[in-house]
Amino acid sequence: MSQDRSKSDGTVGKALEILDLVASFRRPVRFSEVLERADFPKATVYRFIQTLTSQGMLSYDPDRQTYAPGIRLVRLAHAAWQQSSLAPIARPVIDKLARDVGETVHLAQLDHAQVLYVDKIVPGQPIEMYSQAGKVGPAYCTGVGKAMMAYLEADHLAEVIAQQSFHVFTEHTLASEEALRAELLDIRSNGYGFDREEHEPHIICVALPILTKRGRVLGALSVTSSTLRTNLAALEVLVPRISEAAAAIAQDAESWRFPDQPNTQSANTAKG
Amino acid sequence: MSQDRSKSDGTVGKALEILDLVASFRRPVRFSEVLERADFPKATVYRFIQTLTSQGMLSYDPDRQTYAPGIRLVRLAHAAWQQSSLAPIARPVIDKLARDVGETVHLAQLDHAQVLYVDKIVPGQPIEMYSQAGKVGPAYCTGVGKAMMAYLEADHLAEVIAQQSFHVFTEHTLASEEALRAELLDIRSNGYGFDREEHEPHIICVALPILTKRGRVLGALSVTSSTLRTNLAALEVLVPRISEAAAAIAQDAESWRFPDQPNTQSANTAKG
DNA sequence: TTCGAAGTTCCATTATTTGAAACTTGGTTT
DNA sequence: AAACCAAGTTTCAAATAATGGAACTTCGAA
Repeated sequence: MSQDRSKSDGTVGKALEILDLVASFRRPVRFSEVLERADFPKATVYRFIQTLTSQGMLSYDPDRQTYAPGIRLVRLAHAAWQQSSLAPIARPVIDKLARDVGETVHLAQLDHAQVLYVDKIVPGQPIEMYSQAGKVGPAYCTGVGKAMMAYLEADHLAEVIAQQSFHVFTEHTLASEEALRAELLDIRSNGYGFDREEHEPHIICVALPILTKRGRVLGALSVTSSTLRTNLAALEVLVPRISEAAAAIAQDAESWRFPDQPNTQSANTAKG
Repeated sequence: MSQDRSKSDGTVGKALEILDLVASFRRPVRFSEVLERADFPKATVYRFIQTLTSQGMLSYDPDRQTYAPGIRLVRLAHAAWQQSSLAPIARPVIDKLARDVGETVHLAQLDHAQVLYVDKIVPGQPIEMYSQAGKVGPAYCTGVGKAMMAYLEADHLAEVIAQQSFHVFTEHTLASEEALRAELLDIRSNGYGFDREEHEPHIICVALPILTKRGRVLGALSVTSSTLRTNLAALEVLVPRISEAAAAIAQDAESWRFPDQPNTQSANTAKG
């Protein structure tokens, strides 16, 4: 599990597996710690780490002899975020939505079987992106995750479901594929879904998918709150407004074309 | 030029070269466009793009048949940004500095031969990270770039200089290695450097390196303004305050240990 | 000085990548 | 509607690069 990604992607897949592994520690790590967790022999792990470091995908701290994800990733993510036809376009829409409803708004996409938050707006709070965007969460027990899954085509959904852990976080967590599939049908028929404290106690949300005209899932939008302050019925009232925002984002995302910048050189390493 | 990175890094290096290439277009691209620019034969480029896409390092838009940097990068960059011992630690310091001096503050690191901005604070403006952090610029004609280069050890400096383009942006741009080296000596003896409209007209800045106790370059800090509003002498007055901030960041970065989180599972693909 | 753990290198074997060419697909012209 | 063309995809033997067991080097601790 979690090997699935690299199974058939040769050397590159294996190298990226090591990269993910380093990132998964959430702190700088020594070579031996990586080795311990990796499925490859010493020399192989060593060579991958060397390569990744020389490539700037990992950074090495010589004082502490530790590796961490490298800053080249920050540059690449900048490109990813800007070019993802969702996040930059959605920004003004969700900003308005957050101010409008006075609650936290999340924008998420599916990264394989996980929910990846690509933007988050807390009304009245300055935006702190890197500390928020990039976070991942489980798909089967979050509003955005379920909203997206509800609109996937059968075989893609099967893949995603197969990778869910169904770890029980709270007494409301959907703990089985059957429970989840039933919920997804429900969401699909309503057009929106809830998180009923399934991931964290007191945290509830309404979530809607962002769909293209053809029905492809682009992402999901949610309004999050707490049972200490409000309830599901009150959140449900916001659905039309969220739906409008989701439609606006989908519309913009689909019609968006990158301004045909004459070209592109100089974005890479200095050219000459 | 720009090949240097992958020269000896085998398959993984080549794949990452393709990834960089796609990112360098700054817009979603078709396979044929990538092929045109790549140094590899059709089948090879094709296979790399397939692999990268299946890995989530690239995303594919089936409607438009285009590739763009994938969201997996956003997740990885999140880890990179949080773990880089600089950016998250520096945030409160530069935030205070920006408010204190009332001008824009940049925090940058070296990504190979380029300057990579990892944070930016504009006083009185909400923070919009992904749209700012991740941007790259030339090292030889920016304040932060020169400040960092001034403190590199000889051979590393030689490598970095060899990759500068010395493109002339303005009439003040340092256009040769000699001019640059002279300037670097100057900066090193002063402890700080300027950008004298070398990159963009009217844009000036003072920049200081962020150094470990042992003298290793962690990054650089700059206060940027415009000749329409102020001048170099006025910026120079801020040096002590910037210096203090740089010292504080270096101090925090060096003493910082990741809170020994018991462990780390579940950061990767769902664990089960 | 000895010991052991962590990190690094070696190199014959093995598996993967390579890329020219052939093929398929989908759209456009005659 | 047939022929054409460009873009994308697959194939397969040869060439190349990855593999990993084992030996070697550091470096800090006993």
